[in-house]
Amino acid sequence: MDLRHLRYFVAVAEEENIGRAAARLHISQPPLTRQIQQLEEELGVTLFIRTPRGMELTQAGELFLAEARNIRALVEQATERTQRAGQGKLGRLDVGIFGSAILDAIPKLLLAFRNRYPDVKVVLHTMTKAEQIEALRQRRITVGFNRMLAPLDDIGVRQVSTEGLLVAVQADHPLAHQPVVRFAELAAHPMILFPTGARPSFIDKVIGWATESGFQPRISQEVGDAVTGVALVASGFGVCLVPDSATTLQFPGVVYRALSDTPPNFFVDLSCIYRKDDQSPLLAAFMEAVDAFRKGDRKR
Amino acid sequence: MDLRHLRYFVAVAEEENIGRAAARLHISQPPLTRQIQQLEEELGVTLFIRTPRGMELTQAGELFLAEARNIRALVEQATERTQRAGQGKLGRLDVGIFGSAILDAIPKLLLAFRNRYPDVKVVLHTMTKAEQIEALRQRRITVGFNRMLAPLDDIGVRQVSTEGLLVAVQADHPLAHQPVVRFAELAAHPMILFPTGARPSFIDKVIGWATESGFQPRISQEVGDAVTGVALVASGFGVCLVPDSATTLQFPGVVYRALSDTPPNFFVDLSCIYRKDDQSPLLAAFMEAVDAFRKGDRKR
DNA sequence: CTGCTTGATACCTCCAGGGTATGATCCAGC
DNA sequence: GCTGGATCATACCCTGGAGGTATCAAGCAG
Repeated sequence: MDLRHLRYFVAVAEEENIGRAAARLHISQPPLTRQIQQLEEELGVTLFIRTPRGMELTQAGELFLAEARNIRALVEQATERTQRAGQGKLGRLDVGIFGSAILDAIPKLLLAFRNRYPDVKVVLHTMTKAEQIEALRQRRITVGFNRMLAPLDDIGVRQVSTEGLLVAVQADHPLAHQPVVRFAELAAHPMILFPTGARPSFIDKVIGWATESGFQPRISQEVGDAVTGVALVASGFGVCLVPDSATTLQFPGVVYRALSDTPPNFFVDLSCIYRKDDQSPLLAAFMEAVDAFRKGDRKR
Repeated sequence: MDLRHLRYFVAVAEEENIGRAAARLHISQPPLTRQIQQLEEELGVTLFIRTPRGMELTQAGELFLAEARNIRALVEQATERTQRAGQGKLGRLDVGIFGSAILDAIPKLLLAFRNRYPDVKVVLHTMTKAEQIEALRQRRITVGFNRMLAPLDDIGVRQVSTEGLLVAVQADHPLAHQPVVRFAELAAHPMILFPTGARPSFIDKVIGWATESGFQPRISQEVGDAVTGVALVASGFGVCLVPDSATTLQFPGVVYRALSDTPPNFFVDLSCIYRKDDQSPLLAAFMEAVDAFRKGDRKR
């Protein structure tokens, strides 16, 4: 049995007349007669009662008509859904993010993407940089977001956004009384650094900037992410360099101050990583969204 | 697209290897490669990633696999159900019955039929003889049950059972004191006759028997069916000739008495009618059940 | 009885599905 | 580093079956 048989059968059942059905199917009458006979023979069931006025469905034929219509609709639906999946418009996208990534760019980006691809289910997984690479290789995620990413043999990197840096200080801290803080002034105060875990990371960047500015930072505490860092600032552990977007964290007793006299490259990138050999249309669609977002972000 | 494509696709997806899939399908590898390519081209979607180790499903392929399996299962189910319908094992059987037909034979017969064909939905419609014939012609019912049926050009008759007759009398009626009543004795008592409606009917049969026995029955009342007749007996309207099976109606104040000295052919038939040109397997199955029932009934 | 409708049959043609042989590529193992 | 054995892809041939035309058979209306 073939989908052709179903198509022909439905046509004959609807027209109740082989000749008209054949015309509708753009074939001649005899082959259609044969196909219906074949179908009946294969099923071993009489589907039509032949009358001098046309073809009339038997009870079994009625049932088969309902089934055939259903199957044909499902086939159509299957092709349509598969095509949409093939264009990256339908499916599931697993995304690796890091602890405090939810602060700025990523929610906006994901929102824009979900707007454009409403039928793609985006699933977020919080994981470290190393876990993300592992998960990418095992195909548990399709893209990962992180900072300080370098391309690998099998892993590509695409920059998403760039952020400037601020210093978070306690509201009654001496530095809080200045509208702008010179970077070198930070040498005098204990600093909270993040993230813990795989190096090199943001920590090394901060140490590098300090060295360039001629001082050795006094490290008061290493913490997992920016959120924890700002929380410790509130508790008086010290000051903490954070990306611009951290200002969305309004901790009581914490203020953010801009920096002057900063070293070159005094900013952090947010990038996303993906498997270089991943040809999936979903990834392509997502990367397109990333690029569109970055352009919009730059202009802003 | 063809069901063949789906079959091939599922095989390749499951084996993750064209060669093995081809072997499983009992074809050689190149045509299978071609069919998969055709399918991908027709859908416009890459379903597999070709690797040196075999075929790996894309995300769209995964989705299509689920759809394809579903469709294939439905096709199988459709053929199976249609075949069962073609054998009269699945479907709907509309049956016309008359008012008091539910007394004896019909429930037993329907029970036996539903036992043997559990997936046939039997729908009962109460209608008169004339309505049944009309409904048969309009295909609203497939069989009808009634008494005193004669075959027509397009309507066939099959006898279901034969019943003897009893007389229903009030418990304090003179005749109630005898164990057996002679038929001619009924001449002295007003009689309740049924059914009203199209003639000839049971009424004419009773009048015929009375004539043969040499008396003219005194008709006290004509009613619609045996149940009403027995109810009127309880109220003292007279006596009423009823089929054996009416004894299942245990009215307070009504007793049933056997008859002696009865005329020949002193019994009533229950028959069923059907369209002579109805080739439906359901009718055939039902008629088989009727014949089986009649045999069992005779032996009893 | 005849003409018009219906579906069924006979026979032909041609394309597409299946076969064999072979190529291109990649990886494992010596 | 090369070779053998996997993988899938390509080239080409052959045959069955889907579709075509012509015609038949049967029932019904006029």
